[in-house]
Amino acid sequence: MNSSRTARERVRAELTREIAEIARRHLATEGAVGLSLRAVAREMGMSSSAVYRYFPSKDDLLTTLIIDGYNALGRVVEQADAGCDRADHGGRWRAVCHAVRDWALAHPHEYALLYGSPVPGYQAPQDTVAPAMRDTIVFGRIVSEAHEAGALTVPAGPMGTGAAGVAEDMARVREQVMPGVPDAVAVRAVTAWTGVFGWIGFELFGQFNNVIEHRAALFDHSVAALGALIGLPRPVGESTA
Amino acid sequence: MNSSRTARERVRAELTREIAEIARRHLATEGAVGLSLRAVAREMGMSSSAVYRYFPSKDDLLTTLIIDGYNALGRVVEQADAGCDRADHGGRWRAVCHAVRDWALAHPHEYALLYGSPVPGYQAPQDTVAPAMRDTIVFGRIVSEAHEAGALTVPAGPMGTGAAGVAEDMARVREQVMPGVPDAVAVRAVTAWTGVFGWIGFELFGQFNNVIEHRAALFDHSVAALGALIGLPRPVGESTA
DNA sequence: CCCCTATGGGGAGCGCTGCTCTCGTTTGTT
DNA sequence: AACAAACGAGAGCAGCGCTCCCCATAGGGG
Repeated sequence: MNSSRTARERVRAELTREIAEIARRHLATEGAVGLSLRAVAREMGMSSSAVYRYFPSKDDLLTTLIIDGYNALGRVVEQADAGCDRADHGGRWRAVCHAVRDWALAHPHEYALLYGSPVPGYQAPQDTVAPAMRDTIVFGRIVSEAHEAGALTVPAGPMGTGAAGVAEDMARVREQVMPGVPDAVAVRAVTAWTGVFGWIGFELFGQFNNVIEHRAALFDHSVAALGALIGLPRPVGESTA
Repeated sequence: MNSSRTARERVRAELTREIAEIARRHLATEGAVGLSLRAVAREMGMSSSAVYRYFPSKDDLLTTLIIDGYNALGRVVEQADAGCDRADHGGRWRAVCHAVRDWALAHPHEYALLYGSPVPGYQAPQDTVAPAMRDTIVFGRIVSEAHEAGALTVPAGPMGTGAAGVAEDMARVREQVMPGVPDAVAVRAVTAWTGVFGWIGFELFGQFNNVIEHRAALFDHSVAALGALIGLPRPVGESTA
């Protein structure tokens, strides 16, 4: 009977989900390397070896957590973008940046797992690349639509990409996340995007300690500056910050 | 006698240095969490417990490696800056950025130890903060001198720092690394600086994989764009990249 | 000069980890 | 009812950080 076979599979799916959930809780408190399969097993009330029926290795468990993390971050970024006026490209950029930062502050260990130093010995499988692009896709769409709408203040003069390799890379960027955008804008978009994550990394990993304390306010300014770098319109009534 | 007492202390210092050196080699191949005191002891030909006479814990060993790492990075950054014409502030900025990236690519695990996600449970002692500032000080001096020389194209209009907290933070930045620089420039300098590290982090930690392959060339463009964000002069004969 | 104490070694051991193997039980299928 | 696949538990292996204890020895004080 189908329902009985499903019953077995359903309890399996449920246990798999429960293990991942407990693991995610441990990850939030202990970090990726502190995550212990045995501790998860204890909390599940099962033997440590039994957990290996569900996740063949700690790396597989980490992969699940990574994918979930990318999806969670992607979702909040998508929602942040969706909550904005579609024509307000500058506002969407700011909303997306703040969504990333807020999520990172709320889930520091998970963020570190996604954007921090990779766990040694861990090789990210192909399943992670699609979720990993969710936030970037949102960002790319903003730039793309801003460009299409003519809302982008493209800096004067041609870009002079120089090496042909950059053009190749930008073609890939265009194809995957930022259709229709010229090279010069795409380069700056990549710069701005990495800049946001660099900023958040500095904040999260302690580089700002004892120097920059009013992070939210400074983040606003950095996001505005990086947005201006892409050519996105500034918030109304703001001077050149 | 003094020399005999010194003899004992000298062999101790030598052994301490040797342990740290082997540990740094292991760090380069295995990463920080993969670094094993027992493995270092084996390679030293001594028992694992004996190593604890020199480093009371793995964290202390890591602290040494972190300090050494900051100093090594700081040195190459200082040398890169020193190799430039002092008046060519844009060139100095580019040289410093490339020095950071080159060192990071040459010592990825060490870089991750400095600027990646912190090792869980590890609390950086106060001894690390001074070495950690060496590269930032070089960067700040460039901006400071460029501003002093009037070489900085400060963006039109006041800045509108808004929150007073940002002004506080910028005062601290000014005092520690960037004397004489106005808030608007300091904010952009922080943005650019974190942007460089964000870029390098993306490259090093795999975020660019399968998308951006011609990293050196794109890094040039990003550095130029971030330099322009601060107002540093562009390389002669380059268009607005 | 001789003793004696601090210093630096080695070995054993504790509790933890990821992971494997085996063995018995349960569950769903034919 | 028989059988195979799935599942759980326990023991065990090798590794880890770290501690404790014991011993040799080197250096300094009487």
